[in-house]
Amino acid sequence: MPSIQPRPAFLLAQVGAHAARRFAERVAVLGVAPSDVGVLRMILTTPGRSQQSLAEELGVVPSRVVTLLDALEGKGLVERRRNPADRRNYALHLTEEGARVMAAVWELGAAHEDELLAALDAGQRAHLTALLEAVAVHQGLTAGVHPGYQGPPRAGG
Amino acid sequence: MPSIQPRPAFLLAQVGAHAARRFAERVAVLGVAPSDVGVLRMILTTPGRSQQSLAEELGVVPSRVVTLLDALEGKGLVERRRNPADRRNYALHLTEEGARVMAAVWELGAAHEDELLAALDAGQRAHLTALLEAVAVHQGLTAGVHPGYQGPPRAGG
DNA sequence: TATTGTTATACTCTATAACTATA
DNA sequence: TATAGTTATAGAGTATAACAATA
Repeated sequence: MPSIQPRPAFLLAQVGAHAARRFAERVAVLGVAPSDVGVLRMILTTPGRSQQSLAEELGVVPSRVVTLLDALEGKGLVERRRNPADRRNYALHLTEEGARVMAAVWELGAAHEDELLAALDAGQRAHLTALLEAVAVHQGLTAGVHPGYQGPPRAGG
Repeated sequence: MPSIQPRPAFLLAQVGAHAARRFAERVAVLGVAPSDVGVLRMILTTPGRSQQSLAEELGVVPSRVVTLLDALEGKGLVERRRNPADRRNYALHLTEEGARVMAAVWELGAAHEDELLAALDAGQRAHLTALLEAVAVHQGLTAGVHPGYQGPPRAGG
């Protein structure tokens, strides 16, 4: 009896993937990918942090952080500052341009949310948020970290 | 003023990606990927359909369907039957084994949903489903088709 | 010897374009 | 000439493992 009725788990994956895709399209006009936004946000939140700490929180391998940061540094959005006390690691900081981009992302995020949830009124949005938050907490998801950093799984039935 | 407060759009993407990942882990024990499940489900729903029609509904290029089906045929889950009337196209059908795998996916799906929504009671689940369905309909999402088939966008902030 | 970051390499996923066979 | 499907190829994205510099 395979179904056509909406299964909440599938709807969640479907709508979530759609949200991620639309967000990617929006931030693309700023010249960044969603993965870049995640990294920029973490550096904005905790300036001076190391690449290792980023890798751990994102749940990716350190070499991937190198690639991510090479691109962001190349675009002039992030700075790697040598730590004089321990010259093995870098202290990561946003440049002014990086901060500007994050402000723009903030604007786009609001528009994105409005478009995505256009079908719901304010009360319904609040209710949805509360339900999703309960699920996220119960599932042990790290606030602000998208599991998309962690590899393969894509399309789904 | 970049936030830490839960943004519903981000929560949706985050929880959705988590759901997709957990589902992928579960069906992996059956030897299939989520993308395979989507294809199998479409063939189960409309037996005899062509590869072209699959490509269109999934929003992917026909050559990708070839790859997907080669794997499923290799595992003995799908059969390509020549259409005597028009020998250019195939009529796709599940094998008995393919039908068995889909039945097993069905079981796993129920367990998956229970685990994913463990934080919510029955009423809350129904409410969440209704809200998500409203969003999905308004966003023009095709019932049962995961946007993950359509390419790049991954991690996100 | 341990840690931070980098490079070299390989693997997976997916699309593009050229191709075959039918029609 | 048009359509269904296939193959060959290339490009992203990501991980593994070996490596360099510093501690």
